[in-house]
Amino acid sequence: MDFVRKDVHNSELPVLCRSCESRHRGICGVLSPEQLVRLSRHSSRHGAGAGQELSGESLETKSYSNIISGVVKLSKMMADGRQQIVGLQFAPDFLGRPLRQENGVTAEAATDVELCSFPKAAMDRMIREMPELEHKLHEQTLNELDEARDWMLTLGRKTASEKVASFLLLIATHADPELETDCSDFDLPMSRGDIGDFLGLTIETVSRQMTKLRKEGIIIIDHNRHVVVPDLSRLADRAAI
Amino acid sequence: MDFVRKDVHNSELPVLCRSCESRHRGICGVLSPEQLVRLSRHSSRHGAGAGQELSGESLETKSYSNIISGVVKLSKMMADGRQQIVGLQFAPDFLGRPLRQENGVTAEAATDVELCSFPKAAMDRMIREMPELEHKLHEQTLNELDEARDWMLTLGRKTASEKVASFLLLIATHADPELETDCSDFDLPMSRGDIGDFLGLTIETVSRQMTKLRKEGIIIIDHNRHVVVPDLSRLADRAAI
DNA sequence: CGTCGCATTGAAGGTTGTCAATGAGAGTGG
DNA sequence: CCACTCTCATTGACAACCTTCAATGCGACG
Repeated sequence: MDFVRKDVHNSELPVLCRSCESRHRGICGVLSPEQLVRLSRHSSRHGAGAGQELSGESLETKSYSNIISGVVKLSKMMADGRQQIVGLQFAPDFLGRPLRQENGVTAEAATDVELCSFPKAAMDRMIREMPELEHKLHEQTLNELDEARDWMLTLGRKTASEKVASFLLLIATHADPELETDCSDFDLPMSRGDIGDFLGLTIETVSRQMTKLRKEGIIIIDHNRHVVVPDLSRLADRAAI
Repeated sequence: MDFVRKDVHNSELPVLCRSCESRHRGICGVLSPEQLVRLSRHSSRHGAGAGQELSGESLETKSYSNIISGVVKLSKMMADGRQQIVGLQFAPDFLGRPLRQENGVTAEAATDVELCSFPKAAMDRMIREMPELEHKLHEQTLNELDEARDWMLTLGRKTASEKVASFLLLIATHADPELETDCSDFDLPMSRGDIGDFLGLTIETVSRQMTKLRKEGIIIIDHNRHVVVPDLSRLADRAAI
């Protein structure tokens, strides 16, 4: 998969990077063409199936990744098995944590994902050399913090019905980031069980609230995973935004 | 309050900084003595009473602060008045958010607090000049993210009883950071109402769970605010850590 | 002593969780 | 092609937990 042109001119981008979102909105945006070439020499694209664990023993201990496509869920688990999803990451988010070890969080592919991974050591070195890179990581961390705090309000103070509506709205806005229309249409990146773990609810409650929203005409559900929202503002009302 | 020796030698620390925790564990730890002197020329110590709002219109728009003593609560509010506390900050945390505007979070003094404030502009300039400063801020942001995610697990998956125990444990560990003994003894930094807003519970539920813990001998309560924990491990069991 | 703010306690009701049964869809093998 | 199974989602009945509403208690302060 290490498909980078070897004869690339310094001022040219590696082929893989040209159409990559991370180059625009992600971490790689702060790298110069030469740096990109240098990093891409060690980087490799690869996929991971839904459900596959991305941190822990397997991947992340030795490498970091950009998410090229798909959704990654970050979760925490209690000793007795209770679980809470504490974050969702979408392309072009950076996966992994330089400078600091993970705090009991497990990363798992929620959908099939495509990753672009680089060895930990090379990345760590670049971060130490380039303050802009740390700045970019800091920005992502601030985003994650804002999202976590928004979700704390949802977890602590919203009803089950509002929680489910908030979740659907979150996915809708991430599916079409620059959405202008007031309708939306997307696939849920995870099962009812995962949604429950994200919202602090049981599967059954999630299911009941989804059917309630469906019967009220706020959403249309196809094949369990596909959702159509004819009027996003009505959904936003239910989310108590 | 601007009590800094004017004739200070470059290699000496400003008097105010000498005994300040921020110099050791906080933001100021990455500053050289000269930089400390430069910053301290514009900084001022001042207090704020419990309940006073620290961001919004008053303070933080024009300045950042280090918390010298006391506890600051960060909260989010919904349109209908429901409220969730999304973070607690203790000395020597940095208050304010360079590089990024706050995301609908209000900072309020939970207890009486003592702050050391600097003008936004001077701080922003130093951050741009000193990557170590941004690194330090990044570290604090990572800490806050870890805390937020820990709390998401508490909010989403713990019972009322476990929530209250978790809260008491949180305060106990922050009261004596380097605690070796298995007992602890502290003042709660906030009212039952605030605790409820932190835990996603009502005042009444908080109160009932506190009395339950009291009747079981896990905590002793004096004057509503003072708590003694004879055996922290028993409390930790209740927190389901 | 009366009032005010905060905390506790009690009773009743609602929301959500638990347990159990059923349904829907995908893949498998006869 | 049609059972068969497996997984995931839905639905129902009931119980538990937490909230709501209301009353009482307690300490501080005038």
